[in-house]
Amino acid sequence: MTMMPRTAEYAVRAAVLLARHYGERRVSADEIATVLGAPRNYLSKTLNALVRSGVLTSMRGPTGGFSLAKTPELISVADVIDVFADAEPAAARCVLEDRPCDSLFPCAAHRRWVTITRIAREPLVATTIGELCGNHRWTNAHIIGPSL
Amino acid sequence: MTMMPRTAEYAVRAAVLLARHYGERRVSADEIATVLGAPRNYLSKTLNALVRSGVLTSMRGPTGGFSLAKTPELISVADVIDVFADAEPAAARCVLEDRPCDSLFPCAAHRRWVTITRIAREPLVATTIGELCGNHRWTNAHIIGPSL
DNA sequence: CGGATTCATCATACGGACATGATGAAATCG
DNA sequence: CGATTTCATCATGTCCGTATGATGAATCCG
Repeated sequence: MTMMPRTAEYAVRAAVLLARHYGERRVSADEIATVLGAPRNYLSKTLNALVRSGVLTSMRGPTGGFSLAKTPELISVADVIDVFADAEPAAARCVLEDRPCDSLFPCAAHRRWVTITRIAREPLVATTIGELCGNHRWTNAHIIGPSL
Repeated sequence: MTMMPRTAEYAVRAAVLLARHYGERRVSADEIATVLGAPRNYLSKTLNALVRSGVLTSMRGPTGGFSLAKTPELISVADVIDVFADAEPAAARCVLEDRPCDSLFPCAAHRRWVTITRIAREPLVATTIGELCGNHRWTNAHIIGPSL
C-alpha cells in the first residue's frame, strides 16, 4: 500500500525527463523506459494517457516520440498526477458517518478533514514540472549563464 | 487508483469515532463497522493492525471493544495512516534516473521532490485525531463550558 | 462451569494496479 | 512504394488491496 501510486510516479518522472529536452527533441517511449527503469509497454500506456489528457504530445515514426504539450513552467505536478490518481475521493465521504457529507452543511470533522487534504495537495499544485526539473536554461539561462 | 488507500481512510475514521468515546466506553468492531459503513471482518483486521502498532487497545468478551491507546490530542493523523501506507517510498528513488538517489548528494530534482512530499505530509503530522474529532470536551470543556 | 459476547485469525475469492508480449497503425526515409 | 521506426492497442497474466465467511481464543456473567 502506498500513498503515491507507481503509475503516477512514472508519469511525474517521465514529465521531468521530457522537460529536460523540451524545445530540443522528442524522446521515444523506449528511451524514457530505459532511463526510468520502467517496463516499456506499460510506460507506453501511461504516456498515452498523458497524451489523451493533453499533458503530452506524441508523434509516430522515426524522429517520433513524446514531448510536453506546453512549457514546463505551465505544467503542475498535480496536472500530471491527477491523470492517474483521484485527487480527493475521501473528501466526498463524511469522516464520521456512512453518508456523503453535505457539502453545504458539512460536519466539523469533515471541514477539518477537507482542509487537511487540501493543504496536503497544495504543494503538488504549486510546483511545476519546470521547477522540479532544475534545468532552468529556457527561463533562467540568463541568470545562471556563464557562471556555471 | 487513489491517493488515500481505503484501508487508511477506514483507520482514520475509526480513530475519530473512538475519539468521541474516549474515556467513556469501548466500542465494538461491529458498531464501528456499522457507523462507518465498512465491511465488518475486514475492518476487524484493520483495527487489529492498529492495536499491534500501539495506536489502539482492545479487549474481548462482553464490555469488550476498541479504544484509543492514549488521549486523542497525542495521536496524529500520520500515526494512523502510516500503519497502512508507506510514508514516502518515492523519496528513496531518484526522480530522474533509475537508481537510488544518493541521500548525501542528491540531484537537484530529487531535493525538490523530497521537499514537496515532506510539505504534503506535514498537515497529516501536525493534525491530531482530537482536532479532527471536533469534540473537545476532554481538553477544552472548561473553555467551551456553559457558553454553548 | 457453561453460555454469550467479542476480538483474533484463517481460508477463500474478486477486482484492479501493474506488467509482458504480440499485433496494428501512422510517420519517415530511401 | 516498401522498409523501418515508433506510437497505439489488445490479449493475457501476476500480485496485492479489498472483501467475505468460518473458526479459534479470550473475557464476562449467570
